[in-house]
Amino acid sequence: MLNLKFIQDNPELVVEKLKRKNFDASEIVSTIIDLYAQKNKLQGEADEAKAEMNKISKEIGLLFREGKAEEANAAKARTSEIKENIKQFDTDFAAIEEKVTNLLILLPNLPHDSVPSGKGEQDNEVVKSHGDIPVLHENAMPHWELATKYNLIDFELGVKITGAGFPVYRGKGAQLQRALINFFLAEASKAGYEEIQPPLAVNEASGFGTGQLPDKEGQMYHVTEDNLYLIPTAEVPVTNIYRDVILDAKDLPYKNTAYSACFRREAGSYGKDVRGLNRLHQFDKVEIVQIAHPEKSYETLDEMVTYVEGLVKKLGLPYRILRLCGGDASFASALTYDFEVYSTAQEKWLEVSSVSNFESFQANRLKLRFREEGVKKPQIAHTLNGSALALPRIVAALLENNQTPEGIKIPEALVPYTGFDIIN
RNA sequence: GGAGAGAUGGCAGAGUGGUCGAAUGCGGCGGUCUUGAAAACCGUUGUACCGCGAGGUACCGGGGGUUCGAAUCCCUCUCUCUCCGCCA
Repeated sequence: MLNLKFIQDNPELVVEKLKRKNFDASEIVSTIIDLYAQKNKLQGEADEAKAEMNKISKEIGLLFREGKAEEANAAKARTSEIKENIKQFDTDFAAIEEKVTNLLILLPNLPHDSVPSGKGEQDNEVVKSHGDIPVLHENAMPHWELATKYNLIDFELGVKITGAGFPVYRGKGAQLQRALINFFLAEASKAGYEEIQPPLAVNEASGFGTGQLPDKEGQMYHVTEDNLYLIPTAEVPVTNIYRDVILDAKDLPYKNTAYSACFRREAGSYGKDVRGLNRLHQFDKVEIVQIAHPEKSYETLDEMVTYVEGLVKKLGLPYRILRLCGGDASFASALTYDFEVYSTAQEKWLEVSSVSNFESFQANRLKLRFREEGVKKPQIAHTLNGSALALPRIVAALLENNQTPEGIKIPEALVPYTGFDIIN
């Protein structure tokens, strides 16, 4: 959510910047500014009326105490009109505020200056490519066939137990999952991230805080009986640790990591790119989250990108880093880098990580603030997060790229965690 | 699932209709004293919105109501805790 005052002070800038996200904000912005003016006027009038009311009430109290009941009753008579006015002001005020909020949540975050303009995937900027695409042997298979061949993942069994998109990992497949999770968490701890084990369901306030609600409600599994939502990413519970808090500037940045299962309904995405592990309803992911000082958040973003790059490198996968264009960047992000690894048997790039700086967009909703030493007024902090990493597509790429006639080779960095170096 | 209790400032905890944005203690910050520190003592210490400012307004879990006036009374919702039951 953008800051109301910021919009009022910089309406042209907001409209201009959002063009790069292919969003025409001109109407919303001018309506917001208009409503804001009305709101302020109303508040002024309401406050005045309330001040008057408070004053009279106090006087009545004093008069009664002094035993001047007649004067007190006379004063009472004066209050009814003011009371009516206050009621009206409050009703109008609430209505305008609701309108403003409803408009505010429609506005995407402003893109960072480095975000390229563009409509979609094809316009993303490749900022780095690394690693050679392996040449596979004859009869190389896509990962879903490998998974069956080596009895690593049973998709049909998942369908039986739950439904499509809920695979069952077994044997070395399950062990590989566990090894990747442990590897990612261990690396994150080494890099100074405090490990968190968060709840996998969140309440409405948390869903709103990170922006899943109300706009993306349909993407989450909703436990209606208790009004809880299964988390689509650990970002939600972990970032909400910092909802409604005021931190000390000297403690920034806060660095957290968390493994969690992630649940996504993926409504409407059936048909394309959903084979095997490419798109699931439940998957595992290790997330990294940072709460940063606004002046340092882009340094932090670079640090996080470098960190994720290190992980992909250690796994020996060919990868590229994209700076997402305005059209492909998410609603809430100011700047996003995507990591893609190459899936050799499918002959395509798979997104395995998305690292974003949300600047104050989430923090504004979360009321996540910090206080500078000696400064009374708290400021809004910046939030960042990234996948480090999401498992399914990493597993897909590992299986496909590392397949040999003898079996699937486990990357060296992972062997201490798997306890085996080949799947055969 | 059954029964009961409760929700107040960073924390603990008073406050049951009017000088209450809220006592007191702890914690934090500043100061006195000290070579320095501790102790002691003094002062200070919530957030948001509006206003150039003086200042004003709102907030005592959320929402609604009674009243000239609500932290305090009433209704309602949510959450937490305790005991019992069930249970990893």
